Amino acid sequence: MAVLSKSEKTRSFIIEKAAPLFNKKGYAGTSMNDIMVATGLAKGGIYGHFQSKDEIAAAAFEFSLTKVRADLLNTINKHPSALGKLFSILDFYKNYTLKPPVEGGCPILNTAVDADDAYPFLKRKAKSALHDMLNGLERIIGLGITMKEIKVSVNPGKTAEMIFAQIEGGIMMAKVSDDVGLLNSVLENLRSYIESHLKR
Amino acid sequence: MAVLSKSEKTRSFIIEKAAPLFNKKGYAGTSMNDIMVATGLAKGGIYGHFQSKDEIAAAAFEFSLTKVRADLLNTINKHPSALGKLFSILDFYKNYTLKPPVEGGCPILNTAVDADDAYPFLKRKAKSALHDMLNGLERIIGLGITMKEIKVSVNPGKTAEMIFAQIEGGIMMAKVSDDVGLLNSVLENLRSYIESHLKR
DNA sequence: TCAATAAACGACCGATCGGTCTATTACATT
DNA sequence: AATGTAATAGACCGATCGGTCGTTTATTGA
Repeated sequence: MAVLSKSEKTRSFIIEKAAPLFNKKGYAGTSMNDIMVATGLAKGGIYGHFQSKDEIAAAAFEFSLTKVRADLLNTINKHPSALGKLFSILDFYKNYTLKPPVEGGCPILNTAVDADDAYPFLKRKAKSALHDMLNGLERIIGLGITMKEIKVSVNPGKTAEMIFAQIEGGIMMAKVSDDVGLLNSVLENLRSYIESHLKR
Repeated sequence: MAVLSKSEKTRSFIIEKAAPLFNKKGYAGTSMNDIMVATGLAKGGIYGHFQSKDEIAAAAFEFSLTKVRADLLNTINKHPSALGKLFSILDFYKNYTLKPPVEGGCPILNTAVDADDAYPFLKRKAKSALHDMLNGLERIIGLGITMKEIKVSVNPGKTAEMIFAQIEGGIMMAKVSDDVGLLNSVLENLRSYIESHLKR
């Protein structure tokens, strides 16, 4: 068990409270006052742990990303087979918008859209997170081919892009429509696609 | 030719200049000063045509949407067959992030993500635009079934959702990565999916 | 040409923005 | 319990926020 100093605990606490704010309202839409209210701390108590709003936003994104990834990996790792892993990913995102690991939805999607024309330091992080995600998916599909679960004719990279694009698009549609059915329907479609076109 | 009063012309001019700002930087990230600079007008000159920033943002979204839709419909309408229409949609989005009809990318995607947790009046518009889009796609696929170009086993609604989710996810990935190849690769994949699984 | 009207300017408003700094409080160590 | 240090409070800063309004400048019609 890591022993955290009071300062480290407070810092983590601030990040934890700020993360859903940035994920919901974006960088420009989240004010220091919002963070003060969410944490119950005064300005000095926050700026004692961070140099700037940028630093908080960056840490908040990392926090959100880590949380989502941990939950996702936890699900994936329960399944040894590649197809099992793929289906567990679809399961993970089922009803995602109703109770996401971090309020506001997918931090990659949100940050990508929020930051890509205005906040390079966040855009870089979102880009890197996206590519980690795509690489992870690609490796699972590659594993499936190696393990003879998936057809050799399948292109792991392109298929990973296809799957992730569809999931993120589904999340966006479900959120803006307040209709998780739009996401679930996309996931169902993906499931049968995997079943009938990837599976060997 | 519609005769526009000076006032109407100025109003349109402001919307036209504000649209790419909101599409790139979002609602909170776009200030009245940004709009003043972009239009060359002073504050009073702008507020003479709009009651509030909200009203400008709403008009800007409508403008962006209309522009994208007009370009898209123009492309679609050149093709009488359903499959021709579908392929022309993929063509339309090819290299989309390099030169979108309105700077900043897809207004539906951007507004959906920007507005869904904070600006209900924009969220409603994005939701409605999304459903128009999905309905349009669905009708094209339905037409393809009627015209015996597309398999009767295809579900038009679900397929429309699948296609649009993939396109929007592809746009997000391409933008945040500064790599239009990510979008094009998704579109290529969609093309061969249509070719081999929708086509009768 | 000149008055009537429409449009645009820009100083100004109170509120809020991100950020600083000193005084105070809480905590740890002996 | 006393003392040194770490952490927090909150008043304050200049800049910027969205928005107002009296004044000035263009435009229009007679």
